[in-house]
Amino acid sequence: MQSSKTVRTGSKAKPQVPLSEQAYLTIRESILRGRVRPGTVFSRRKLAEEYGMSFLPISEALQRLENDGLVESRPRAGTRVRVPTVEEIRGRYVVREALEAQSARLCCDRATFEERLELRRMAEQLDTLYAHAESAEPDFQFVVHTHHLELHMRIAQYGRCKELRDAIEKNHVLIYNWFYDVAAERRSLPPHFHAELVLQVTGTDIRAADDAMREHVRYGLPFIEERIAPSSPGEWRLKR
Amino acid sequence: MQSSKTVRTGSKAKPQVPLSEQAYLTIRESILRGRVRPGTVFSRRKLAEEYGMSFLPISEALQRLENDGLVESRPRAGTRVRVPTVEEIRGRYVVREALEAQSARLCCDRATFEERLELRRMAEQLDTLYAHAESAEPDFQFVVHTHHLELHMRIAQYGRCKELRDAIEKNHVLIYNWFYDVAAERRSLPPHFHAELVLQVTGTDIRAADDAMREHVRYGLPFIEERIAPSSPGEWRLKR
DNA sequence: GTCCGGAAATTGACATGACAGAAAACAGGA
DNA sequence: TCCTGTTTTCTGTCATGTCAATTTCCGGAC
Repeated sequence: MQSSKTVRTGSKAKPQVPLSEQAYLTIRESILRGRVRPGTVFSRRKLAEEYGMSFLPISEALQRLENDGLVESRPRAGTRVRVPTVEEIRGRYVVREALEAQSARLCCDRATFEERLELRRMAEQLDTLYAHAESAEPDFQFVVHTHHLELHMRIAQYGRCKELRDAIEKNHVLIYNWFYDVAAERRSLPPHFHAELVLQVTGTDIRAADDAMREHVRYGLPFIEERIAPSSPGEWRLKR
Repeated sequence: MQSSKTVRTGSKAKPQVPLSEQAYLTIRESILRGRVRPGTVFSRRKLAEEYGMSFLPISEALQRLENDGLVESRPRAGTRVRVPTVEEIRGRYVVREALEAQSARLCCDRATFEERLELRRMAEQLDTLYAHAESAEPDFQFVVHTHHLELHMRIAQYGRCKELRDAIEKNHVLIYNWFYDVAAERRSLPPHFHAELVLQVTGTDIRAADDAMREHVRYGLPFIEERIAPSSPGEWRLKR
């Protein structure tokens, strides 16, 4: 059932992406897109059969996902999509606040004039997007969220520290995942919410940039908290 | 050196630590202790034979180490201990500054009275250790460094945020590793260096705690930088 | 009804071995 | 001596299959 993929030996161009990488990206995508809800149990053999590969690359992919914090597994009991506790989400936000505040400092210190202009433009565009986001269309929400993420990553990029940028991105993945789970509806934001943030980030006062980013990050937490609370701690129950 | 570990079937208590975990911890320890220098190439089969196991758990261990940033591997070319660039070390210090400054904030805000007393006691003890550290005995240096690490982790612990603590610890591993590589000799520190840090961290002004920790972290960077500069960028032999 | 204990099914951990790609050693021609 | 193409010897990737541990299922005792 798998032999049909035995590599194109005749072809010249072979990026030759490992099967485990394919599995990792695919599974990760399905989690991040919300196609599999937190608590869903993965069967490595089923996944292997489904993807047409042995369950060894599947295992490697799940292990990487576990390291990312997206799934959790117990030695011989199963692997499931991670369901976070409220405390953990708070913790992630604490880490995020630390990283993004640092990002704001660096950006405030190092960004070029053109980059600052672009950030302001992006912020304004994002604010107008939010202003028209009352129609809670899922696709539209996804677009808005993507823009939001991009603004933050752009700030990190203009800080010119790759390691910080990577750390922020990795941390975002988790928050993004959980956020998606409860983001069916969207709250409205104060007008010029991001514009004022960027105003500080592109300003001259590094501490003001730090403070503004901290406030910005903290603003979103209560919304997530109250929406995720009803979700039970999640016991280990395998469905049949 | 390996076969004696074929599981204690007779015993009742079975922590049953997986082989991959054993390999991970062992290899990681040997890297962190500096027994294998940066740039050393690992042979999975050799390691497997050496540890008396198949190279599958070895592969899993190396993959985890790669995720930790301690080793790097290329698809079918080999796995070696990571040799960092100066820029990367700077980047790690940027991340560390962000995390530890947040840790200082939380500790300043949340630590109990007794915990603050203990931190001050630890800091004074550490300062006296540094004061007598002119004898650059390796073991003694190791002890000093261990105490230093413990102080930082204690501050993180008293901040009462598990996720932040874990992030700091993970980030420390890398810096610690590289530090060890060049830590044959030790520079002297200003008197009461840590005591004054802790004084701010256990004080009443959160921003002062933040600033003090940032300064503290930044203090150590130049020393590492100039010591690691001569080390070549470490060519991995980028393919044609 | 609930509780409990053993059987069956399913899980992850691991061994073994085959295979293709990359690097290093090597041979030959300028 | 310096390329250049070949071969040998690594490397990591992956398939297949076994095993022990865990969970679930199910029937009997209360």
